[in-house]
Amino acid sequence: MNDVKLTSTLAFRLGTLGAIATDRFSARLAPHDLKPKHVGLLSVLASGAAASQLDIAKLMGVAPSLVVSLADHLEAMGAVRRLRDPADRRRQTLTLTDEGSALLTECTTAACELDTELTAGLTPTQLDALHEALGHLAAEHGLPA
Amino acid sequence: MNDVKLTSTLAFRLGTLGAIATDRFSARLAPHDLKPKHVGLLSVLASGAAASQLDIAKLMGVAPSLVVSLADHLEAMGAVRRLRDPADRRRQTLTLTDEGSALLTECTTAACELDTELTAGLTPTQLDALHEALGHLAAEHGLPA
DNA sequence: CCTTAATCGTTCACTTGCTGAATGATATCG
DNA sequence: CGATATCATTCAGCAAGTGAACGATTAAGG
Repeated sequence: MNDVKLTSTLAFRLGTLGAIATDRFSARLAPHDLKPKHVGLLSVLASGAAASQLDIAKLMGVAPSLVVSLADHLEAMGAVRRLRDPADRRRQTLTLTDEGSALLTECTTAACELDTELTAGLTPTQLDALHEALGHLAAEHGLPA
Repeated sequence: MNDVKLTSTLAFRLGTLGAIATDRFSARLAPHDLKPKHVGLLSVLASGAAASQLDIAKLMGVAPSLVVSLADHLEAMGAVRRLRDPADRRRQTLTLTDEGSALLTECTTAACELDTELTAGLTPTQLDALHEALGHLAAEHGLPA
């Protein structure tokens, strides 16, 4: 009756292809001494959508303690500055340094290169459709544009 | 110049959406006391593409030692049988029990339900396009059909 | 004011998922 | 027969992330 295969399921394919994508992205990030979450944090800062570490944690869907270690690393390499909010001195506001935003654009172009590599076998029409569908899904699940 | 955002990158979106998908799939599998990789193993067995644990490990892109623990768990719950290959008694051939294949179809329908839930906001055209594009990508990167 | 409760960042112990190096059993080749 | 390779298994350990404390700060109530 229902001979649909697990492997042809969207959920399963999204999962495995997503793992492949982040693996390869990690590999490209390795020379910069960064992991995908570091770059995600830089991207949040660049978007200006969050200031305090707690806000960032919520936006990234991650524990606040993880933001601490990500920020530690980024600060140590000079990509990010930590500033106590003078209005509320509990808050730690993170800002991109010039070096940090340069790093972000490097990593973004790396992601673009990876995109063309991953989708080399797709027709332009398929590629457009994929972009549109994933964009829709991302928006629908509360991910940043 | 290049104001493309990291978050609109295919690699990044595939990664985050893939993580969301496997998270939700895990949640649906939890009542069955299974993880995605367990179901992946069941699916490999059902496809008949592999017999020995080493073959399975290669197909799944995973360390042989992981297959051991996955098979341990599946065997303990009666979903899988371990049989020494009489022709080569080093080999452990895994076979699905009736209970195992029943479990697989349950998990597959769970994945299908999740699919419709995840893609509720897509038009039928977009959904078709997504299926086609992901199918292409999966084939291209050596994943089972 | 002064106490009590909430909030933010940080640390740390711990869980989870996975790998890679031994080990033992079996098979193959010279 | 002896040397070597192969398969499954075990085990120690790594990487990523969480959650429960804790200190510092702020806000709220009397």
